[in-house]
Amino acid sequence: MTNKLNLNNLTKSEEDYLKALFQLLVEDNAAKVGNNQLADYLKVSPASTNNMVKKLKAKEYVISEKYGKLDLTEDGRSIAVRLIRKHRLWETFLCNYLNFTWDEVHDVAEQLEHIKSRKLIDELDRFMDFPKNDPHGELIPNANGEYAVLPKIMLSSLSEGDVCKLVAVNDGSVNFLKYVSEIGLALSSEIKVLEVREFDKSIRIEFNDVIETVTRKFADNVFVKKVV
Amino acid sequence: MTNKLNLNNLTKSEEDYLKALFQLLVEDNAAKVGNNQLADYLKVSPASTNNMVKKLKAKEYVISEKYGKLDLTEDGRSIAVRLIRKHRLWETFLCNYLNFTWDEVHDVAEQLEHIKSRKLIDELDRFMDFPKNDPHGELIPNANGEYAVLPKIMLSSLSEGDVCKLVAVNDGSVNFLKYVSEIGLALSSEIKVLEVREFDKSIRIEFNDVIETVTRKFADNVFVKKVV
DNA sequence: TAAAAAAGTTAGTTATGACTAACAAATTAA
DNA sequence: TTAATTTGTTAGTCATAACTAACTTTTTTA
Repeated sequence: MTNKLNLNNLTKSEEDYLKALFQLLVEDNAAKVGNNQLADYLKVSPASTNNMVKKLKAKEYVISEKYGKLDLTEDGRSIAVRLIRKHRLWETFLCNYLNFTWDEVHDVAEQLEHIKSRKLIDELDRFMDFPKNDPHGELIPNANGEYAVLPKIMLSSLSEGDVCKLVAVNDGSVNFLKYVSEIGLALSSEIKVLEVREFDKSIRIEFNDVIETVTRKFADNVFVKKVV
Repeated sequence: MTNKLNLNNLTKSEEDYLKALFQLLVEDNAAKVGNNQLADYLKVSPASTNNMVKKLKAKEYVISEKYGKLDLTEDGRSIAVRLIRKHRLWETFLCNYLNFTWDEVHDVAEQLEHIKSRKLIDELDRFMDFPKNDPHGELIPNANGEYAVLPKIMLSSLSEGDVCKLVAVNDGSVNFLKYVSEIGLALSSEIKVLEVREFDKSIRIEFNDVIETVTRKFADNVFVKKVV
């Protein structure tokens, strides 16, 4: 690891691109990530992405060949993990200490993750007694930048009779998060798959003595660990 | 107050200029503030300031006539007070919960004060049980934007025999703040002026059974309330 | 009050990071 | 295997916000 990392004189935009690329590569486990895919994810034009990728290649955070797929260097990966650590610690703080709900934390954490202060984030971590998971269930990288991906599968991949535990939810949509809490689902809820309807792939589930029918789209955003 | 305030779609730079102008006008109690003075304070060129003042006039946050002095509108003032509220609440949080020292908080608070979330700052205020003063002694504006200036005089303005209480310190210099805590001065310390030396205006003071000689420059940055 | 100094303004340049439009390369489908 | 589509690149534009250099107005002082 070079000492370039400690200077960390990156702009907010540069950080956003590195984090986005990391999430496509690692979180979504994509075999390859292209320029336009990254542009899509960040909701900017392919031209903007192309431009930024050039800059990040020059700074040795990104690797790619002309017309080829994108990848991160060790340094690039390290910066992305730190951003994810900051994001998840702030989300945890907002939920556990400042009365924020699941669906309110994301936008504010997007801002807070760009605050530059090593001491701030490590002290925040200590203050909360080194939490392992963020409010959506995702694992929080530690101060050494050790990153683990939560073992999880989509609720939609289960079959009738399966029993599972809710381990995480996709935090990409405010409406989805609101819906999850409204029907009473929470992290660690035990869910039983009663029926998978072939017609529209909707799923009938039971949890906390409640029976609900959810759509395929909903079940794609709920991550579980199989119990039975 | 217009509803323009609630949109608050100002850039970091625009906010910095408004806050700086407010501090020159109100905190330093300047009779008039000019373009170059504001440039000096923000450590940017007069041309940059001139440019930004034009923009802020167009947005109706600043008032001034060509070649004339600068002033803030009600809206401009309101935005500045909110920034000061945010800055001081974050400083308080960093010192009281995250083990930051006096001299470490300023730079991080400069970043945090630009985070845009009404809920974040009001919940932080509640979490700390609505503190009245920041770690440097300054008053924290409340959620309604009510701003009070701490009644304070410079230690350097006192005479031999005067007794006073430390109410605030100027937070502009890290070295100054380090020095203050090193010699053992803290908020509410009772200070007795033993001698004012005509030659170099240095002052001999006594506090907590310690006797120290401090320079005029030092005493200009220490704010007190007279007791005797 | 005229000259000097200080304060304020304007014009033109630079860097960042968006954008569109046009074009080139790679992939997919007919 | 050619044609169509998707993907990636380049060139040129725009806004923000900094800068220097040159110039104008105002204020100070000799």
